[in-house]
Amino acid sequence: MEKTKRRKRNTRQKAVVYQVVLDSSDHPTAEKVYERAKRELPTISLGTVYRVLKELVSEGKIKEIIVNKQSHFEKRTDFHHHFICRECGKIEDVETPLCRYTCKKVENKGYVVEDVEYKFYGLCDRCAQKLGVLQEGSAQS
Amino acid sequence: MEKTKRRKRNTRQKAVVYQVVLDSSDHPTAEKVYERAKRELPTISLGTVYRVLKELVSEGKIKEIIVNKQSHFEKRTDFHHHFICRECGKIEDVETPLCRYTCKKVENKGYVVEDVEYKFYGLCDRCAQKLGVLQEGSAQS
DNA sequence: GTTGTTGCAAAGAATTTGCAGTCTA
DNA sequence: TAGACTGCAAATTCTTTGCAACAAC
Repeated sequence: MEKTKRRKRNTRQKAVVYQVVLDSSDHPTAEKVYERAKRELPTISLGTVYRVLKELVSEGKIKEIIVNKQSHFEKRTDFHHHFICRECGKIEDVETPLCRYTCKKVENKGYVVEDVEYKFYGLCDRCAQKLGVLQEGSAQS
Repeated sequence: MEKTKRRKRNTRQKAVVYQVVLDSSDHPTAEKVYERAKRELPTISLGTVYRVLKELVSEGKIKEIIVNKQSHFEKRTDFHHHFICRECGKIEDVETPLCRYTCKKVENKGYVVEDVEYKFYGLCDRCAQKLGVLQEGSAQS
């Protein structure tokens, strides 16, 4: 039933990529992680960065968040959400309680909710100001 | 300041693509819309389907939802959310009230919230049953 | 007749993968 | 030394785009 466990090896590449994510608070893309990792280990390749990032995600050591069809990575693995600025692309963490009411409703239909993801889109304070956008009745229901 | 407005033309392609989305309740991808549109208009091209879909979205006639880095389209344009089955890929609509509390919190920082998107991932009833997964404490916080 | 649209195929962007050489345990 | 891992480049996948022919209005 269980597949023979192949033991992982600790390589410089893995350590560097992981450290880069730990040191980043801006939700970098794989390409950005690659750039930063190269400063520490100039010979590392983009393919390896992709492979290591994927591995770290599946080990639960980092989290992947997809914005605009592109993967970004973050060190926080606890339950939280994101705000994405449509102008500068900045991704910011947002703390929101889980909507248990809705989850229950879904579960009552026999569904199994394994993960929940909330995304808030709009303008960050800086861009809102720059564009002179007043914050009136934003998101509609 | 304002760009000369170019008037749109009503073509068979636009009508067919729009109708396909209106007739679909399964959140089809562009490729799927293409397949269905071809039944009505065999000469239509995938590129045109992409162009028309994008136009319909920007006109607010249909909505785009991105799942697994791929665009899907739906006729519903009102505020609602989605459940995505990790097993069969089915996308299902979910009604959830907007979390005004969180929006307010974000807006108090000077941010402008323009859109909110909730996604619930897990197993649909059918797949949960097939896999024999009991619905215990699912999503964590 | 204009000029917005289409079909086609080539180009892009992000990510994955095959493979032979390399390095960890 | 076995075999997991890496660098490299080619391959994939989804989507966009340039362009000449076409067709609304």
